Amino acid sequence: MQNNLKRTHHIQGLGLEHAGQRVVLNGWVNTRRDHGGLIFVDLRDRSGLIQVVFNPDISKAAFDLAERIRNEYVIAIAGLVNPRPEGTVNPNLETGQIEVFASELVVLNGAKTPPFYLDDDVEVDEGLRLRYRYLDLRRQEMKNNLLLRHKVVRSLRGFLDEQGFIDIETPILTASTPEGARDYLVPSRVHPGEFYALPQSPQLFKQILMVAGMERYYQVARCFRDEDLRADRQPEFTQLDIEMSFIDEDDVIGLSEAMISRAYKEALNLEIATPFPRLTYQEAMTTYGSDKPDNRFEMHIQDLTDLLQDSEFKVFAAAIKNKGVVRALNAKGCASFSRKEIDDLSQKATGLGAKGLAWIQVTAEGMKSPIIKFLTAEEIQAIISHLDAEPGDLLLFSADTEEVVARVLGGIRLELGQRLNLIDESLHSFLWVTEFPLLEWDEDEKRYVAVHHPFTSPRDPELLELEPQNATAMAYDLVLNGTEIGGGSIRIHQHSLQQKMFSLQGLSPQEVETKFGFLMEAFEYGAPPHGGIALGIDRLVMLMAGRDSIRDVIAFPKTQSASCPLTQAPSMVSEKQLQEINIKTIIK
RNA sequence: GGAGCUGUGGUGUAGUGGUUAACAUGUCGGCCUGUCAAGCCGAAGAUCGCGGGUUCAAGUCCCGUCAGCUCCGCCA
Repeated sequence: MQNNLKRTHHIQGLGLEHAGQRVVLNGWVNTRRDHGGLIFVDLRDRSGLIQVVFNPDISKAAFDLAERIRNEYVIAIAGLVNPRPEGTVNPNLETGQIEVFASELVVLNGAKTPPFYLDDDVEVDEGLRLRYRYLDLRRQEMKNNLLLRHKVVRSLRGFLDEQGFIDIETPILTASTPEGARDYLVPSRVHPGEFYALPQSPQLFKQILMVAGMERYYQVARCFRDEDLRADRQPEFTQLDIEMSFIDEDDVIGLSEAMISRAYKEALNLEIATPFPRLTYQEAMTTYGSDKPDNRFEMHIQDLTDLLQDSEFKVFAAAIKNKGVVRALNAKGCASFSRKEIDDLSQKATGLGAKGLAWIQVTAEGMKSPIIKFLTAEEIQAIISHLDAEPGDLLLFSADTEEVVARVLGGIRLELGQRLNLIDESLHSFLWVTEFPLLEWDEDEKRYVAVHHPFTSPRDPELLELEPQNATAMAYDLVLNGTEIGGGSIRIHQHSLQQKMFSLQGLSPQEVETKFGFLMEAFEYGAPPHGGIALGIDRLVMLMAGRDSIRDVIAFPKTQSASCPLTQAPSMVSEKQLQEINIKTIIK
């Protein structure tokens, strides 16, 4: 260091017990209050804030220099810790009992005035924050988010280490696979015209590691998917990737629960009760209209199909006749909704694919509804009793295919939950969704596609043979507050079953050989039964931090158009670079 | 690919088609020895994202475009 003011203490932890000690502190000028004859500087380092007093009676030189320092200057100070005079203690500051009387000051570096406030609650434009991310990250809130992330990952690693998992790295430059998301491609210089792909997940490698006899693997793995962004989706994101041999679903679920509750304890000092509730996919879709239910509030969807079997009301009758369902929500206390509020809900329903949204306002004077005249007294009575409807309630109906009804009422339910403030934001509500369907028919491509991924084991291989559309998977998703934060499965480890799955999904033996030949071959050399899970670290930490975007828990995230305002990535490269990798661009 | 919202001094906002674009904060200068979002006095700072159009007149209305955000599609 170019001066003799080598740091002796970090700010956090300084207190009355240090009174009388000489300390040397390094950090940034958080704020400066110049009283003319006396200057206060709140000095900030990573750990915290402390008040430094510049008094000409203590050091004229330091005082004179302090008149010229500005916010975000990097300084070193030396001085004695003093208890603050009576009446000047600042209870809002961890170090508010004390202050440092500066006898020496060295300016280590000046700083331009930051383009936005660093210590305010003011909502600054996010583009600006990302462009000056190094300033944004100086803000306490962002610093806390990154610290929390560190604590969570440290806890997860510690737990897995104790449980006998080993951390193994897998390639970032790998082969493109046919299924799944769009790949990020990397041209090969050595092999003109050929490309690596960045991994969408280490899925195949971790299965190969099981064949290799590693038994318990984990990795904090970066994953890449070239799809459009959302508040909870970035083109590169971090997964805690786990794979285990000789285990079943309950083993993976139990391990995950223990691991997560410990992370909450170690990072947030919160107790999370285990085991987490489990819902089958079928239950989740029927009750919540979602495969990632937010169970922080009730308002369950109720099925009325049986009650309305013989209804004369065309909308209901037609849906039931077409093997669809009629289901409803009871929006408690919403009978007072204005026509416009109900119209808004209808519009939302239409947007979700509904043909309309039927409703009944239950009032002390009776039912108000455009559909009431189509229903018999018995039907109305049955609906009322099934939905526990009381005066003041608003009943909302959807009649269509099971899929549409689930999506519509699931969406309306979430909308109402937010609008009516039914969600306790302090909760961390976990649940498992199990027994996912294995396959889904893709009408466009006229073939089955894997709901989870093509390596997921069916619960019942015989059913897969007979009725593939009804086969369920040994797959499980972990949901936190209505957000999917993880998912996994027991994998297929037999060559023949894997071959069967591929062929159901329309892959020819040649394609399987080209794309997954190495996996298929590995399965012929003693593959143990295995399975695992991947947790979305960004989403988990986001929810733990109470944020609503994963950008707030990623040091250098990308914007919605997948660019980085700090580095300007992506950017043009030189003609020479392109030539070396045999690439010619066709734009511009 | 589509829908919506936003864009005004450095920052956050206000701004009926009509005078010199307002307020707060920050910045700069002056005063000030107990403040902690210090205070008081003063000053500078905006061609209202960009390009067209309508109009006697556009920050305001229309069209396009760019950027940011939210959502749908997409994300095995």
